[in-house]
Amino acid sequence: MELLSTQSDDDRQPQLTRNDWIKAALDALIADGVEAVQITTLSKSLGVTRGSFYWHFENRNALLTALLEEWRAKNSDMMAEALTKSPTLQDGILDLFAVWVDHEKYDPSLDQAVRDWARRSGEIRAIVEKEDNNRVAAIASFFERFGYETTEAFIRARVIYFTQLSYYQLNIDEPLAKRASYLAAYFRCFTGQNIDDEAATKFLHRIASKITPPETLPGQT
Amino acid sequence: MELLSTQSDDDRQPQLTRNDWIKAALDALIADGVEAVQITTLSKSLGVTRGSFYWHFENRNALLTALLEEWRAKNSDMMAEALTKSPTLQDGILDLFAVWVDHEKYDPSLDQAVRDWARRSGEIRAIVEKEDNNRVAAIASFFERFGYETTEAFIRARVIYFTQLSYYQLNIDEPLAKRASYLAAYFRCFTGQNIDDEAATKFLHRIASKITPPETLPGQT
DNA sequence: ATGGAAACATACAACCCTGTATGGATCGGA
DNA sequence: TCCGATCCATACAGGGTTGTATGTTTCCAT
Repeated sequence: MELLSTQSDDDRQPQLTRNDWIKAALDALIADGVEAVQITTLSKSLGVTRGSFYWHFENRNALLTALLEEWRAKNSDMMAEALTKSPTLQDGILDLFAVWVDHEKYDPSLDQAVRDWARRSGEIRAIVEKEDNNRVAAIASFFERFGYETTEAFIRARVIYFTQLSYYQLNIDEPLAKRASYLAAYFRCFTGQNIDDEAATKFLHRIASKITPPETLPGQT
Repeated sequence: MELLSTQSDDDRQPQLTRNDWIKAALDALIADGVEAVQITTLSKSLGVTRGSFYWHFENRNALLTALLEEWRAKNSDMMAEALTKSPTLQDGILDLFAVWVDHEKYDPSLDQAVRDWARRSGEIRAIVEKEDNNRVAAIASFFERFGYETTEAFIRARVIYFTQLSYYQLNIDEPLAKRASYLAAYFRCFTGQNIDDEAATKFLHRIASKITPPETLPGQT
């Protein structure tokens, strides 16, 4: 199934597509949460009236389910894929870090918004929970592949994934230099082993180009 | 400053106090988030009209700031206190676990609700961020006290605290037996050391009485 | 060019939530 | 007893959001 294929951000296109609405809704979801996904607000930001929306969608719920589908298509199985083809433990962990840093393959803000949404909807919560279990299981089986005992692999997978989740939840954004100084400690804590110095510097150089600029957060009381 | 001192859940009391409103608002905040803290809803659940609310509070914002004050008075400095008086590393970590298990000293659902609230309010976010930094710093200085190097202590503090945050965020609730089987792995991952078997069983016996029953979550689309 | 569907505008009804203004009931103290 | 403060009910205004019903325009195909 196709993802968003917005032709351009040019406001000159007189006709809106269904995906234009979804794209605007995703922005609103990420920026201000589900309750900010309002037809009135979106129509204003798109420069049309609400009549347009009700031509493309049946109602607001149809838009929300479309948003969830976008999330599934975008943020699923990314980590599992990165882990299966890594030859060594060190490479796998670093590949995992790379996925979390490269926000083109994995969108943490969308992930966070959906997880936030899940706290208010039982259906969404069940879906997210399943996805989380899959991710942890993928990391756990990776650890097992390199000799870690079953429960130890599972716990280490949890710790590394949970830490990353909170990292996003608290919206921590540190400069690369600081992250670099933390790398060895993170690696030791997560794996129980020491990282190779050469591999560490190589990794840092590899991700240096993919660091995202600090995003400004919304917020008003 | 006084906390909630609701005299009883007896619906027979004809007069409501300010704390009755705060208590109901806290329940709503924990169950369904900030936007569920509505004067209309609360007044219905309390069996009065909205006129009562506007006698006790100036407006909705006054109630929200009161909620934040409740959180600060309840969930602050709990972990730091537990850590400073622990003689050994092992005791300190286990004491920390105990605090997180004992939901009378530390209310994770309230903590989670406030942190959820913070994602939509800049002011709240700043306050929560400060509190989070304090907690991590407390754990980090604890690790330093037992010989861990500065950044390693900081990262281990982050990992242990972040893991716990996600644990609450994902609302994981496992039976005690399962938790018990994870304890050694958690401890090794967090500290890099092996836990003493005797201390582990003693700890499990100690917290067995303080396990909270699984809470049912709300949620409708 | 013209009929018709696609895409959007307009207008209206219904609901929900906040805030305010004001009236009514209850209770203790002088 | 009666007066005033406390506590709550009633009523209304205002703003915001979702749907729906119905025009109006644009554009393509025949």
